[in-house]
Amino acid sequence: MLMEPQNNIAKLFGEVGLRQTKQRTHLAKILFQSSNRHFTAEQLHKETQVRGHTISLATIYNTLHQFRTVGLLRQVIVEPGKVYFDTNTEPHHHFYIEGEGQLLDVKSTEIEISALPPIPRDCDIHEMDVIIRLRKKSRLS
Amino acid sequence: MLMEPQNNIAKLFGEVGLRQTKQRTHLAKILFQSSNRHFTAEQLHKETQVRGHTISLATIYNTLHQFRTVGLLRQVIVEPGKVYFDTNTEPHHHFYIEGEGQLLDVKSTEIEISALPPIPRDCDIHEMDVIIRLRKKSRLS
DNA sequence: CTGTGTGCAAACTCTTTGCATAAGT
DNA sequence: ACTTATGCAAAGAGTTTGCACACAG
Repeated sequence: MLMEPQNNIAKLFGEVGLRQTKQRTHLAKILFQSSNRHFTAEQLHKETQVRGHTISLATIYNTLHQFRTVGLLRQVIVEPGKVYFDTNTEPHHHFYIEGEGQLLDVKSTEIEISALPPIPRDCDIHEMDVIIRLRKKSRLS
Repeated sequence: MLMEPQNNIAKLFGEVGLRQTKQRTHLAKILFQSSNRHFTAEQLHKETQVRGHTISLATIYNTLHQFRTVGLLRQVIVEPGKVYFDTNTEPHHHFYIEGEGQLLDVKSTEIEISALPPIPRDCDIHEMDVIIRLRKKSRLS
């Protein structure tokens, strides 16, 4: 999902049925004009400030959840007490670099899962997350 | 990891280098006398109360982290703002039933991962989590 | 005895909520 | 105009911490 001029954002909002407010537009510009991004609400909040916008953290949270609800964002849960969001909504997986708190995409074609366990009978698969936790090689070992 | 009488707990603590206190012993009995359990600190706290022990929530947290540090427990992160612990410390994966908050083990032999993406050069794999998120089939759809 | 563990309450972090104001259509 | 979004501050959940007291070795 990659968009450039503002009218694409208007279109985007139209498609998902969200009003085009100043704050949402700013966030959408930051998020969807470059490709896959991983970020926390806090990080995004700082970024808006750097860009000279004033959007409250509460609004950031609200907006991120709205975007998620309409399918523009996905949540990634890798650490207790911290939620990452991901602009890549296609099925895919992640490297997570512990210590750095950095997330990297892994295309779903790069991991081959050739067998799946039996699913409990009254359940459907909603989604599947693969998180490969990495550590920087220490110079000590 | 399955142990019955108390002296096994003494042995266990000896092996990992933890003092055998009343609270730790109670928790160890609850956790390690039956096989694989998934639980939150809160759930475990309630369980100790039901059994008539008084262990503060802070001590539960401290103890769980000590157990984790010495390799008796593993953390599973499936939901924002909630940490599950798992007494199964072998490599394995999980079903997570959304809405119920229930975790089920998936033996690592039941998922075959036949290809792995290239790992960033300065990193080692620390661990790999596969979480298959399930939903109860709704009677409506 | 000596050091480590415990319990409590308070602090902390991240996230959500309520309500008055502001802005979109 | 009418409705929905925003901002703020306060509340909330889950977890961690500091310190005095208690207990294990």
